[in-house]
Amino acid sequence: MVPADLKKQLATVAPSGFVIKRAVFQPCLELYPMEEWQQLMQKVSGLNRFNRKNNDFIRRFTAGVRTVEMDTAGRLNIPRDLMDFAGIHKEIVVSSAISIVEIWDATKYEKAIDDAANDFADLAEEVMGGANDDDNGIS
Amino acid sequence: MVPADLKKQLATVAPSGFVIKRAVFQPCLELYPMEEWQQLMQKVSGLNRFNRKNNDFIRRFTAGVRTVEMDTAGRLNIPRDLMDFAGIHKEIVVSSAISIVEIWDATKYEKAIDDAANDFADLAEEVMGGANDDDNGIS
DNA sequence: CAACAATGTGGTAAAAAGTGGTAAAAAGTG
DNA sequence: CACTTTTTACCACTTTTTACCACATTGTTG
Repeated sequence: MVPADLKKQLATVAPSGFVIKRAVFQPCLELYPMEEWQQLMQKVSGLNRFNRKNNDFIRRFTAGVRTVEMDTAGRLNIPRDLMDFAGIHKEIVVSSAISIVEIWDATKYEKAIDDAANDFADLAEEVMGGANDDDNGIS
Repeated sequence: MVPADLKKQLATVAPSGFVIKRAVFQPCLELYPMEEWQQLMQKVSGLNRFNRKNNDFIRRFTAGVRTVEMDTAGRLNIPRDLMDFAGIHKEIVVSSAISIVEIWDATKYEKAIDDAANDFADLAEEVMGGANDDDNGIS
């Protein structure tokens, strides 16, 4: 069941459905609005599959891809195997990042946040440092 | 038995049948919709067979090629020798990438994914690198 | 060739998962 | 506090998946 305020944010993109998949670096799920996903796939589809690296990349990146839709009551049905992958038991955390939504098991999320807090300073500097140069901040 | 989701996606191309074959880089199988396959063959047939490398490539690439069809119940019969090649025992993973479908033994798939995860960062940069130049892809 | 084994083909019934909905509890709001 | 919105917890029903079974076909072997 999608929280009410997120539901509002997604209202425009919801009708075309979503793609849900395993995240690459974390044990959580990523929800892409269909359009967002198709743009990504556009790029990926240009890759030459006879190049091994491309092949591996595509497989890794598209691991566990499923399409899902919100039902009339604003619920998303997350396939069981993805639930397992993300280790989701009862409580979940939904975290909206830029144009995609991350879905975590609550305890795993807390842990990930904790871990990240330690080197957040470094991270921030690395990621955002030099953002003043031009105009590419958070979009 | 083809998952319902995928079956829907393949509905248009299913009637013409498929080609299933050994993958080149990995111990898995690749399922090509017939049309897709014929386009590929078109390209391959353009190669000069008197060039030894081409010849070797063609032999290797077309190794274990079979045509298969979905039966009325939406099942695909995968020849035994290909099952053996892919080391398929019980659980399988079906991974749809662009225009072809990969078929894996479940445990082998997880391993391949894990391995790829290690150098995914490099992989992503190499494969998708430069995507930021234009309309910034993953933000 | 006959008999047997392995495989391909088609089907069915029960279990599991997905879908759609409702009513009551909980939370938010003026 | 009274009222609205959101969330939870169910229930009923449909679709999908699994696990079989029975038979046809092909290939092997004595």
